Amino acid sequence: MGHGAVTTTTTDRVRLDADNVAKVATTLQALSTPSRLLILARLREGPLPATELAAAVGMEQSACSHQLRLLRNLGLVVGERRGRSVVYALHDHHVAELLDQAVYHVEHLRLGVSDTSE
Amino acid sequence: MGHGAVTTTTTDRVRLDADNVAKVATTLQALSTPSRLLILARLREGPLPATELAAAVGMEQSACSHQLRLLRNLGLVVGERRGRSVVYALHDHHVAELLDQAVYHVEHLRLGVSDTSE
DNA sequence: GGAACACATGAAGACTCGTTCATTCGTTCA
DNA sequence: TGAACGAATGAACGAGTCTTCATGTGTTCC
Repeated sequence: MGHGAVTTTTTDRVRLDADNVAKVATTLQALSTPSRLLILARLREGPLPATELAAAVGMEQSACSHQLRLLRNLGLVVGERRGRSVVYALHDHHVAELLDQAVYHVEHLRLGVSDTSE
Repeated sequence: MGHGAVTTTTTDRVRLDADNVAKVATTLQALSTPSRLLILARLREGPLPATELAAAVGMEQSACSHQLRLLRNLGLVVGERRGRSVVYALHDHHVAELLDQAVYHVEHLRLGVSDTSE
């Protein structure tokens, strides 16, 4: 599919057009909930069957399966059938790095979040 | 303040504990919507008064202000009063890099998902 | 075949979120 | 002071999300 116009600004840093912004937002939304974040963080340490994964992150099987389907549809994780189990894993290193970078920068953002004036 | 269970070990891999997972999720949630993503992307190119910012991203003044407050409470942006205007800007380079990394990896993620006819 | 296990799916509920509308607060200038 | 501009706030509605419950699909072993 043709991406078409990509704004060539003075700097080639962030290229967020109306086309990309929805995609980026949708993908980042997959990392914006504790349950999915824990799932991805666990899978980052290595592949795991769905049941063990659910137990590892402290979720019910059904709830975990729902989130797994969401992550699968976004292309973040893949599931391969091994007997009666389905072993899940991160799709590629980009997912792992996206996780790392996000966690790293967020951790270093711990500044003045405490703003009691609301 | 320092309730830091966040310990980067010898490896460069950042771990997700139960403590910081909520914080990471909350912060990433600020990047998971097109409106806020556009706001941050615009601010990344330089500071901007609230009204101009709202116009630049095609939002109403009120809606933009609401999101601005959210981003401010998270420590992602700062607003400084200049006369009758309030000039907004990214808080620091970590926000900019978080944006860059997120966009970069997300862009490279979707490439492997669609079929080979690209 | 039937039972047991592993996972997926659908529906319903409570909950959160983002926007709009109307109003208020703060600042500048005549 | 009063008018005009810029920005923030609160309430409320519609929409989306995550979980739980119950059920369905697929696989292995007896």
